[in-house]
Amino acid sequence: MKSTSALDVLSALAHPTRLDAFRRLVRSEPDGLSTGQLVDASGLTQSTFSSHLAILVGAGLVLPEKRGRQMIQRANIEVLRDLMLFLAKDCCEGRAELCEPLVAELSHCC
Amino acid sequence: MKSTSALDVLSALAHPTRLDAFRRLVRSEPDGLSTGQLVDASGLTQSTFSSHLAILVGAGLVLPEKRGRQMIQRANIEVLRDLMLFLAKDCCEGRAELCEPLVAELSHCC
DNA sequence: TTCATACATCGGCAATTATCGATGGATTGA
DNA sequence: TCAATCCATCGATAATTGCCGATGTATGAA
Repeated sequence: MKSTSALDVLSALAHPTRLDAFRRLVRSEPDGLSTGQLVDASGLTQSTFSSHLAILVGAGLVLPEKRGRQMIQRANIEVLRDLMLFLAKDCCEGRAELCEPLVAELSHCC
Repeated sequence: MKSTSALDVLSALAHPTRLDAFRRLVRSEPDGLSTGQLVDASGLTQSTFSSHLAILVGAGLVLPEKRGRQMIQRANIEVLRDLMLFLAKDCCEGRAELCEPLVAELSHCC
């Protein structure tokens, strides 16, 4: 993952509405949620949320699928994984021992 | 890690200058770098970079230490780890199998 | 003490972002 | 066909962010 792409993903997640929507989508995998359901959960207007959603989609964090007249949104876990690898790599390349406790905690978190 | 704190960390990292500075500090662990060295590397003015640095410090990502008349900045890996755990938890709580490939890749990255 | 260095903070300005209501295109059902 | 639903896009406005130069504070050197 390139630094510019990581920045896009970080920026996309660095907003309460978008972080909340993304987490909601992760939890609703693999079914996803319609845009309307996400709008309702956000408490914002439809247009405002739509622009936030476009940012998540633009960063690759969310993959929309057409279903009838509504759009089903699904979280793209791979992009999240890429972001975490990008951040972890900084530790590893600098000093591997910095990364070990990180991986250790991640391993037993699941 | 609370959602608000995660947002602070994400916002702090979601800027090219700040992401670059943080990565630079991770790579220079455990010695750290002086503020002046970071300013030079950023290419920005001293005051502009100082405000960026304040955001990193505010998010807990950077820990400043006084040394004579200069400040030594050090990366705080724990906060990065907390952020990654926060993000990973979303996958785990929703569906553990989403998290497995993530941890697998992280494990052999170091 | 006096001057120079290292860094933080202040004030102002330009650019970006977040929000809304309104409009428009596509799809479904009557 | 016609009306309703779902969602994206447009245009405007208020708030936030990023940047700079100037000023302020603390430390170290002469």
